[in-house]
Amino acid sequence: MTSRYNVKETEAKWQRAWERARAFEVTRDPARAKCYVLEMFPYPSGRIHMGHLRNYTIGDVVARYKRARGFNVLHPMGWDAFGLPAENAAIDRGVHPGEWTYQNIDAMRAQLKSMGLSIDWSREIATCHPEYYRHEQAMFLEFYRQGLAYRKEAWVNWDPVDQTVLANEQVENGKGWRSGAVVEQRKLPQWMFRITAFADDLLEAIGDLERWPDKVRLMQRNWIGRSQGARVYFDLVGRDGGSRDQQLEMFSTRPDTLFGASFCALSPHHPLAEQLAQDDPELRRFRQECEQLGTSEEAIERAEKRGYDTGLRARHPLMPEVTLPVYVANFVLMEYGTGAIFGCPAHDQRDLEFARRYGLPVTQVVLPHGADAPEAEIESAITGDGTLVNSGFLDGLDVEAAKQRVVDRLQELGRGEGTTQYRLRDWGVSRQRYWGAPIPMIHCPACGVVPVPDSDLPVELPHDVDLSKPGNPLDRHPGWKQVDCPDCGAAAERETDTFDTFMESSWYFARFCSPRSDTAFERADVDYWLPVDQYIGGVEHAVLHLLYARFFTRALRHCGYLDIAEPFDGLFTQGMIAHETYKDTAGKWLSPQEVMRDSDGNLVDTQGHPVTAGRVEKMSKSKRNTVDPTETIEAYGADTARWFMLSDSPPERDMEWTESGVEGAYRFLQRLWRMVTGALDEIPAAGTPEPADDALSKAGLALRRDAHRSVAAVGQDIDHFRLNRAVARLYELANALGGFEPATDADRWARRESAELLVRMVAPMMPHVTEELWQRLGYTTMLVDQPWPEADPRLLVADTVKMAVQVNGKVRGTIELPRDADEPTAREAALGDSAVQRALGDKTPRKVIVVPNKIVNVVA
RNA sequence: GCGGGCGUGGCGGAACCGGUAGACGCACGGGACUUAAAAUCCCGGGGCCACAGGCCGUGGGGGUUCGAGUCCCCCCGCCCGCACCA
Repeated sequence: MTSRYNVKETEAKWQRAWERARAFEVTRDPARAKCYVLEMFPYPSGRIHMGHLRNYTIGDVVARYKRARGFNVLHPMGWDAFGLPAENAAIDRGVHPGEWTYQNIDAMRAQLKSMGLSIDWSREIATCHPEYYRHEQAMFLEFYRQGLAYRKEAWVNWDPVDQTVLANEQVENGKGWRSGAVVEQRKLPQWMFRITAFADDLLEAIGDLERWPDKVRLMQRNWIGRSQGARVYFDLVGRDGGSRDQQLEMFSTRPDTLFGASFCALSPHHPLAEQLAQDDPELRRFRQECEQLGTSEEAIERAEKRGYDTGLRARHPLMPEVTLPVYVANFVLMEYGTGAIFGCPAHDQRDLEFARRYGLPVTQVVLPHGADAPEAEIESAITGDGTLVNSGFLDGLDVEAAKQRVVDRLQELGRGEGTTQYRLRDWGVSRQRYWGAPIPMIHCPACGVVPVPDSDLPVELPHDVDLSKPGNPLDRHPGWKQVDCPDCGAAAERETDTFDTFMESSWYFARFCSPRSDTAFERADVDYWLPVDQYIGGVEHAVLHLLYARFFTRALRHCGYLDIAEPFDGLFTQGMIAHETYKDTAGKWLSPQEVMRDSDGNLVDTQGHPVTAGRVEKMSKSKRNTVDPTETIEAYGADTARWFMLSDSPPERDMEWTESGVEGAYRFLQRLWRMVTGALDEIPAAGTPEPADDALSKAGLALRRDAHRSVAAVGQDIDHFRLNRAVARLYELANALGGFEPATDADRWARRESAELLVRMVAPMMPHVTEELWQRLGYTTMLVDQPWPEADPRLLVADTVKMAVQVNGKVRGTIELPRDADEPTAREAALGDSAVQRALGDKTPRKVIVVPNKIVNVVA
């Protein structure tokens, strides 16, 4: 008898059962192999979105599968709970950021639980809790003692809307990554982390991150941006021709082209440019122009290479008789190298454009391999390898050797040195916000900066704050910052900045190992659980979060907290969710909820007005094409939402969310239910021994082969994140099972076996319905405690194979042969095939190529 | 501009190391069941043609090979990342 499958009741039933059995709570067990599966933890915005649904579905499939594979699986969940939206909510609605956050956590926890995730909820953490951030404060103090944290008066990116400092990495196209406001430059005292101390290690170790996507590894490499080059010292010559007794330090990655240099250029921010501008109004104006250019990529892209001739000249370090003009130029960055360059127009496109504009000489000093003479007119810069010419003692060398030789000579002369340059800059962690972890420092008028003693941690946030004004609420708080200096006892003030929220996410994976410990984490726990075996999240964190976490882990190791350098052994980055977009006749975006089909199948809005469907775009609030996953779960259940999430697209690619796709997933859920429950009356009892092979009908044997081949394939697919293919194989098995007509008792046994295998393999994806079916199949232990099925190797190979036969590379027929039939047999069968003979006509075969078990190609 | 990736039916996508292109799903068409609809089940869909057969087909053009979606060269289009990085 089949009874209707009640989605809601069943999903709630098994979620309760897993919870009661504490099925997913784990403890450290050195006798067992561990597997730490972690998805990037969410910011508690109050509602889960499709990105969460995808992220946690993928992670849950991996976690449940690894569990079935016998691993001791740690799969925790927590909340990245500090951050600006809480303050915005406080401003907009008058709610305290803490209350708002904890309410959101409660709401989102319930939503995540409705997904049926195999989470160890006993390890839940929220980073805004003092028991979390107190350890972070302690780490900061240790970093400070170790010289990894320091304070620096620095130019910072100031976000005028959020009234906060942004890390260089948080500025996108000159705008704040969160507010979108145009970023200004300001000088502020900042707490910094010396991430550059690990630049080389962070770069080198990328090579060992074999289970990371190449794309992310490349992005990190580019971000760190190591380049080999040289610093070259030029003496300045004044406008009057006399020595200025001043040196200019130039950085170049192409010191080999030094003899081709025809000008020098300073960044508008270069100290000398600043100094010269003081009594040169025209230069002041030029520098202002450069500021207006902005930092946006587009502006820079379009900008012409322009400069201002300072009238000063610089003496060539290897040709003392030659002096070069010194410009201030809009394309030279103060942040990279020394903020000053020498320009070699023949071998750098930017320098070439600059030289053309200002009529500067272009001297070719590298002759490409194969060329016999320098070009009369250089059309575009020659950047490839070649042989040095016009370069004195470098002539005849190739580029690499010339670099080495010129650096050696400069070093001998005291006019330069080889250096390694990084694009990466130190991480500023100060934020002028309330809803973050307080930086545990005290400013004493007498003693200067004094760390808060460890025994006084945590430095807790005050509850009563006024967020209605811009700026830093902690600074304005009436009493919070007043404190006695720990050293001299005099009246002092607390640091009122709080930490960048990337701090919390830089070590939360370690806290999950010992979530209730009095210390940050127990050594034995992290030694067992870390590193994270599989980390899963959005590619938007490819640089910032992942690089900071890698740095932080190294810093923790440096301070003796733990023993590993890399926090994430395997990384998987999922694609985004897209949806069709809709507009009404007025061109206004409509949400999918406001769009339906009329009786003629046309798209209309709720009033029946016509609607046009636009491109499929990534879900975004601005295009109003978002779908709330809780509505899908409410209507169809978590199993359906999960199954559809996995079924159509490879997880690393963007996927389109469609209502019809959801319905298709729901149909499969119902079909699976009917298929298994409908067979219960006819199949033998659970535990009936396997029948002899010859008792099976041909179809029965074929079904068993299908099922066992699926077992082998699905496991491999999940191992390689080919989840859409795993789903396709499960559909195939379901189709085979659905079309199977048992003829014998042995066949009925095979039917049970295939149904069981199907249920067990679908389980990581649709855990609720499979758990219920498992019970109905007659088992009393929960499916979550079952091991992953093993394929019977005997059933993986067929006795006969179908082989295609080609004539001159075109398929003309197929033949069926015993597996591993020898070449003469295959040749004979192929030539004897009537379709092949017809295709051959009166031509005689000249050659027959046989690829065993695959194909025969007759060449005629 | 540089770096990376991707182009396969109406759509999402399969196709391992070069070996029967289009698995599986969605959408669509036909049939069965039904008073009817929904649901379900069965069947069918790359294009073209002189249709028991054949020709063409994986963005375009060339090449290597017995054989190319897959390898090589050139071109076109789209997407992502970034650094005017000297």
